[in-house]
Amino acid sequence: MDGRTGSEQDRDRVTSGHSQGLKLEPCFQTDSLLPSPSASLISQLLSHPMVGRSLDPTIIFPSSQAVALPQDYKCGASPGEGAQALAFPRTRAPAPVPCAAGRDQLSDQHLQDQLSSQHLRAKRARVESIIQGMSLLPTPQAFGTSLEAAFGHERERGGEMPRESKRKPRVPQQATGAAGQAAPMAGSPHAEGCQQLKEQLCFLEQQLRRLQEKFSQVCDSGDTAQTQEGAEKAHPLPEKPGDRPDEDSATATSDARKAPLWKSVLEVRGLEEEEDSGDTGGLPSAARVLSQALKHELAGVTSQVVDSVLKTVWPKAANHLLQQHRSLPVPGPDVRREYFAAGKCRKPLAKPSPRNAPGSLGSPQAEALSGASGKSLGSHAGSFSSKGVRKPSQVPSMGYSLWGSSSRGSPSALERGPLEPLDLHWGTVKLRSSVVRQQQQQHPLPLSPADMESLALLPAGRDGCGELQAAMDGVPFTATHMQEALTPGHLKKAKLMFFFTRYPSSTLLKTYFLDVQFSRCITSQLIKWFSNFREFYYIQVEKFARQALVEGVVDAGTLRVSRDSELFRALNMHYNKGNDFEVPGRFLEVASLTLREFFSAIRAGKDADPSWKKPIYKIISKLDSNIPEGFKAAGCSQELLRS
DNA sequence: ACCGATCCTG
DNA sequence: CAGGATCGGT
Repeated sequence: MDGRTGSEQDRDRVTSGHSQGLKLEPCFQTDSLLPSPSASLISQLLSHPMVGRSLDPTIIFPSSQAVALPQDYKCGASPGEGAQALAFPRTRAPAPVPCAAGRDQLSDQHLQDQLSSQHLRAKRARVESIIQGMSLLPTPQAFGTSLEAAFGHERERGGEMPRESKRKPRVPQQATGAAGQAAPMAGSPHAEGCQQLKEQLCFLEQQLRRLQEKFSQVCDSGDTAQTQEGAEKAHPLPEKPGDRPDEDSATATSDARKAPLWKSVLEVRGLEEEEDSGDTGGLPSAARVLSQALKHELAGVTSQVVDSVLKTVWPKAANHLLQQHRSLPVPGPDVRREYFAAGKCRKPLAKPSPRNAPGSLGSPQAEALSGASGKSLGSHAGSFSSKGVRKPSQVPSMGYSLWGSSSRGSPSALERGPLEPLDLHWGTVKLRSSVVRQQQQQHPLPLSPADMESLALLPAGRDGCGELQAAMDGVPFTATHMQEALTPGHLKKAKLMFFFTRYPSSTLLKTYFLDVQFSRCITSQLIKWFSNFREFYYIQVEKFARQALVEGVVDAGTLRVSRDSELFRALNMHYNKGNDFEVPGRFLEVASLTLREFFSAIRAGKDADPSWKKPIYKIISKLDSNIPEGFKAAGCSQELLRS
């Protein structure tokens, strides 16, 4: 491949890659975020036809009446969204498992026949069908997926945007739309939204109660029916509880035939002995447990909903609450809309950086150099806690320590290295500062890949409750925390990323700017940034190469960019103003090599050739290294601004 | 013709 | 750093 490899690949993916990149977006792997194995219960409830029917998406919409049809629902920005939202019913289940439906019919007949043995059977069938009705979950994350699909949730509302703006690459109107979208959120529809969500919850509760009633009715009249069930199940295959992938949805559905949901519920809760133990005790206790489980879960979900609504409606207040009530870290949405441009995508950059911490500018280089060598991991912890305190008014911050400097030889093992896991609650981390910087030297931060991952997982302004957040996304005028424009924070982040990659593909950029609504404009702006970065970079290197030549350097091999070299100073000043980032050693290597290449080329007189730099570009373009996952972390763009 | 990267300019 | 022109590749 030539030097344009990156762009070549990119070109292939630009069209499809948009969604693809975002598909990787971890935020919606809700299952991992759900606290307990019983989490599926509510999902099952919601999937139940009865419940589902009353769960109209329009309830949440701040239109008018709760159960009103979405006709008066006006989608502020994207009609497609609205259309999808209306598509909600399509996910409604076409009735549970076939056999369950069959049984249901059968049971009705038999109930009327009043034949005792069949009677019992029938009741059992009913119980099963009820529960199975609740259970019909195609996927483990039924709740999330169904709701997501239901509300036409999609990450990129600009799905068609690139195409749209293709016509006018120059003066894209996205920003205008963005402003229009963001502005109205100041209104009161949120109160309404809250109210209606509340109503929805009440409704849910009612449905749940009805279900429980129905359930216990059936149970009461025929609790002995369980006998047979128990026997039946005991017989065929005395499978060990262990060797089966229990709550797995796949097995759950396929097993549904012989193992009704409540059994798996019991298993999950480790209560199956109770069921096996007695003929008489079986169902009632199952009912109790189920009931408790449902209640418990409902309570949990309720609070989650409240949290998420509150957070969306009232980010600041929610922040505090969330921090008080949960251990689950939720980054403050910190929705700064002031950067939304009225006309052009570059507007946001008009006003550079607000506050710069004066302190950190001290004597960066000296600092970076002297204190550099390896320090114990223990002191990391120390610095974490000491710096962990933040003013209440501050939103939670991402630590600068997120990214360790990768380097030394093994680019492949860059941030995959054996990092000591540190029991560190990221929400409390606010690392800026020389202390950390020094400790970072030579040592990637003690965050395990898992930690990184979880950091990256934390969505900007979206909490773990992806389903409901998804629902919220359907609400017009809701603050979606996707930035429709690049902010100074993004610029800073991009600059830091330059230390790792000089030639990022647009796909890569999309991967690392997850909080940005990518459009053609945004993409090209980012690309342009990196182009500018490169320009500056090469100019500087060339300058120093010539200087070295003038100074009589003979051996290109002796040229080396170190942290105290002037070249480094210039580059660092440009990309890492404030010096709050530890420049990866790898970058120094790349810079050194670039310098040598320029030096050699110039010395060889190649600079007579108008395109003499191209071979060098080609070489350098292959030296990109992986960017630490920490850069994907939500809120890091904003956070970088504070430094 | 289109696209991306670079060059040049402000 | 952005806009526009230009170059080179498909």
